[in-house]
Amino acid sequence: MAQHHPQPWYSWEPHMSLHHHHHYQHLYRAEQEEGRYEREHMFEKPLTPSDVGKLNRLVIPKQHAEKYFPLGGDSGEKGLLLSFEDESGKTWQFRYSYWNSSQSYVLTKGWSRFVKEKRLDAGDVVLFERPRLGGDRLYIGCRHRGGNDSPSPAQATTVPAAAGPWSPGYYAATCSYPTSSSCFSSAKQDCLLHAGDQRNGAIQSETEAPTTSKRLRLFGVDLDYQPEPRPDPMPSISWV
Amino acid sequence: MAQHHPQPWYSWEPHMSLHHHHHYQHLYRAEQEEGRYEREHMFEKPLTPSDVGKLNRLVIPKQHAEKYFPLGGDSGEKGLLLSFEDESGKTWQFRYSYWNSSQSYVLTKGWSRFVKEKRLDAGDVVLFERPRLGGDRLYIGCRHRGGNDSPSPAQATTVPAAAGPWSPGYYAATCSYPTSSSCFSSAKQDCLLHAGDQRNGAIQSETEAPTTSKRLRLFGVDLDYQPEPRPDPMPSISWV
DNA sequence: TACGCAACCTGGGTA
DNA sequence: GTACCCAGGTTGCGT
Repeated sequence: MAQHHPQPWYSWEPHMSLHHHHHYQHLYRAEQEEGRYEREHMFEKPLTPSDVGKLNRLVIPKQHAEKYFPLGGDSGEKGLLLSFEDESGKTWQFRYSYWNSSQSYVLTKGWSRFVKEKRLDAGDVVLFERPRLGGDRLYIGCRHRGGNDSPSPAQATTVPAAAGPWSPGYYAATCSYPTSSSCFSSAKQDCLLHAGDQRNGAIQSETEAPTTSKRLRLFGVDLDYQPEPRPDPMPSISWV
Repeated sequence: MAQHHPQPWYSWEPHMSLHHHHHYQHLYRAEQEEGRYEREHMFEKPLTPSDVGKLNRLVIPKQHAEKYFPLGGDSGEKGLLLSFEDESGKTWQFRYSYWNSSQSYVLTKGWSRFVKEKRLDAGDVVLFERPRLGGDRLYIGCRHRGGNDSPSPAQATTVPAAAGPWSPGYYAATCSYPTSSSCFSSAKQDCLLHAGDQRNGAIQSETEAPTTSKRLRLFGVDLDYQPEPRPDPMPSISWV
């Protein structure tokens, strides 16, 4: 289950060096107190242009979707409503469903509002977490590419390309985790999310990652890519 | 109730000047005989590109829908089947329902066939009438923009823009009523249409037009716009 | 397979 | 600012 980094190296552990300078510091403190490190990283996804564009949907890579958000029985029909909370304590509800046409899992309703409020751009990263010891709360966060966190009113340091060149190299650069950014917090999931009872056989076989995958697929947007030995949270490694 | 033009100026009263030259004349005659001027204009809508496009649905502006086609109780669930008849005596059935998602009233099933057969284009106008003295017959008609009526096999005088620039100005121009066109007749409504028992309170207040409305709203697409004193049917006024 | 159709969603405009 | 329309989209089912 664990993304084979039980203690995710990019980390939500508060790095003072990252957070002491902005107003979210107290939030991270509070989180430490009330349940320290109880969150487990599920997965994250570097956002594609489509994810932040007019399609108003986030494609969730199949292996993650089936592992963490299995759609069972009746929920397979209409999908479910998933609730997450972000760093500010705000609750975000997304409709989560499977699209037969594209054979993919997506977050639809609600997603565009998240993109807008967080000022997400292609290359930014969304993260999903849950309580380490079970429980049904879900957490969502994001990291702006370039790591130059600024949840300020001004345009969130969107990096050079506002009219973004979504070139291969650009995307790859994007997938480095240079500096963490802002968004994250604790959440409450108020809707069902049965872990068992999958929709079809294919899921079962996906439930445990078959390979010690290094998946890449660059433009096919997969980017699982666990760079094997990552001794310590030293997030400013970038690879091209 | 009356759109405050009991005798609609654009008129279904047979104007020989408009109709004497084509083969629908006898129909208009017949209508005169069997119940002269007994039809009451309900409303009309200039068609948007979506109304005639692949979406296969006609959005009925809310105030008209709730006034003339209230969806009550059980009919609110699945909508109703409305039957209209056109100028040729042909009966058209449409599924009429309310879409929660967009909070709008729509004609769905059957609509695309009407569009196709009448060769409707964006900018053309559909009209809805009913018997003036009550009764449950409904009538549907249309007017081609440019007024150059031609229910001929050839492309119905679609005016300049076939690959239509649906620009504001274009749309506005469209809403002038230059010359009436072809389609209209008497119909039989074979399905329930309870005039009472509205879906919500808002309807009641709409029942009588509050203002001596000259509604315009140009791009908001309303165009109720009865140009007050219209002494005689002189339909070739166009305003931009 | 392709299309009609039911239901859903969102942005932009408006009031 | 906020709430509401509605034009223009989407998915997915059925035929």
